[in-house]
Amino acid sequence: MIDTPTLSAFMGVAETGSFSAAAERLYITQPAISKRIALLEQQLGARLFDRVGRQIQLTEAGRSLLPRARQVLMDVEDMARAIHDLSGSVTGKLRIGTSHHIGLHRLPPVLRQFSRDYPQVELDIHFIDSEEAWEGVLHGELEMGVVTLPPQQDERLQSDVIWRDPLVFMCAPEHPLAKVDNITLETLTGYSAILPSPVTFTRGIVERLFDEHNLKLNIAMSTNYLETIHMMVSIGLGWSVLPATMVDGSVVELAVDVPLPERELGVVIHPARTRSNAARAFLQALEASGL
Amino acid sequence: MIDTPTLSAFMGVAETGSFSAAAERLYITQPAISKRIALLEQQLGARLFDRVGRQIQLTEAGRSLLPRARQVLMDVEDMARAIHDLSGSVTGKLRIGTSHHIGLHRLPPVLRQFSRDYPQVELDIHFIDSEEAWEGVLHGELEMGVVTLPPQQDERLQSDVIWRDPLVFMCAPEHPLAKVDNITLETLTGYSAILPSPVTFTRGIVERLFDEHNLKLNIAMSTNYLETIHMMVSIGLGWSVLPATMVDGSVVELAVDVPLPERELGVVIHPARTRSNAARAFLQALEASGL
DNA sequence: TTTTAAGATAACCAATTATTATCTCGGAAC
DNA sequence: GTTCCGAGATAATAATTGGTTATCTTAAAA
Repeated sequence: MIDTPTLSAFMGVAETGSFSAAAERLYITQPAISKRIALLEQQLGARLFDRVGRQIQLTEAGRSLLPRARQVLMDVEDMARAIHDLSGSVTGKLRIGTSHHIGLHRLPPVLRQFSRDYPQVELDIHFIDSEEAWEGVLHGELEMGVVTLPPQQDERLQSDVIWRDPLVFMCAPEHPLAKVDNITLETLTGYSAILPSPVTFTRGIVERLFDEHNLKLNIAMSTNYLETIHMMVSIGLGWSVLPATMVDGSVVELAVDVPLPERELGVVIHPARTRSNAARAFLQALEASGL
Repeated sequence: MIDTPTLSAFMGVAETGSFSAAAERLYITQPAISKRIALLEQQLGARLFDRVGRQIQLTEAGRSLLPRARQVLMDVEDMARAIHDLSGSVTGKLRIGTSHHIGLHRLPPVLRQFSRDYPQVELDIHFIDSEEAWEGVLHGELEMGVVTLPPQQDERLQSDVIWRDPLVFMCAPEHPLAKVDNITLETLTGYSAILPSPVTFTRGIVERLFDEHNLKLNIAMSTNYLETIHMMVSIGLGWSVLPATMVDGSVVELAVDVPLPERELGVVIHPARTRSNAARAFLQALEASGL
């Protein structure tokens, strides 16, 4: 295979019109040039220069090689520069996995800012549950996950807390519980609960809380889409535990005598993978939004 | 300056997805690949592969290097061939992809003539299916493909019809269908068919025909080697659709009341690449044979 | 003719590149 | 969990390539 130093040598000779001058230009000796040209002529099976007396001239083959060689060398240089320049530019595709809830309530300002700052980045957002996001990041299908962080984390991945998400007990204003002051966990077991599905971390938090008090939850139904739960709570189908940010006119917070732990929302990345510039920029945007 | 063996190593790793596999492909050892990649990463100032666990993945930089590297290598090859062929001599290696059927029934006279006229050309004929041939020509592994042309063709490649290949329904002389006059498509659905595998264009032609009449084929087996189908038909295992040229003493053509479309057999080349003298000569031989 | 300068050639040396052998570590199997 | 296996990294060594010095050849200039 013809390699680039050989092409450089050829270019040098062709442009200076002399082996010695080319040698000087390339900071090597004249015999080295001679050898390279001889090699190239052998590889191509064609004479490239006519050595007439003490001057040389390109042959037909040499003339037709010249622009091609120049092009190849330029392409190689461009290539190196392009990759080098990648280090500064924020472009390409950024594949993120997130939950519906975060996508709906936390990400919009970040996304708005980010896509304004870096319009070149193609955002590819997948709405999936935390488990899937975790797997996706682990296997490299997703560059990052923006999800509810589990209490104890997988060693193989790196996660950072971006938002704290206080949880509260809530029900509809017309629900019987809404009239009760100083509710205990035991009181709650008397009413149907609507909770996220068992695989979610939020569900785990609630279950652990009741387990610690040796109480059994009375679960009416579960789904892992918090918006749906909120809707069902608001029409009075039961009580639930949801992020405090979801308390609005249609649901009321319950004054339960036991504090609920907070959920942590954050970002998951693979520590061993090199992050794209887009990912780095997005991480910064996230950090900024969390403050 | 980045040189070509280094780019080859990178391409090998990127395409095989493994350092060891690339080493095997390039006939060098795995540490040599490791070193070349390490060197390239250092020269470019960017990590090209993420080594995570026992699998590797292209980074963003690697992804953007890949097409450029491929282009450079192809240009270098083209360059060498172009200069080499300037001499007008028809020599070197000619890599062709073709199907078993064409290789067996259409190419022999062309090949006989060609290798007598240009004994210096080393013919490297690969028997593969049309899909593979298409890919091979696209990626530059094959200089041309001599294959069944698809109904609608890839824009990136150029193809020319060399032979028209009328298809006919056929079965063994002792098969029940052989005694029937004026067969309808519906009659055929009552007997087992032996057809090329679903990916082939010929299969597509037959399936479309039956679909248009809302009939369901009764397929006994499929293989994409037409000789095998012919053999199975000749021993009475079912009817089939094969090139008319394959009708001989052991099978008879069926008088079906619906005409079959023709297949087009021809040559596929890459329009952007310079053809070697050998390729040009072979194309001429093909054109001559088609008349 | 003699001189000069440019490229070719040969012998030798240095630097690069590949190889063998070994190590490390993650994933799969038990 | 523990062991085993396979893929890539690393280190030491061997081979090859490419470069240098010295010298030769030859055509043009003096």
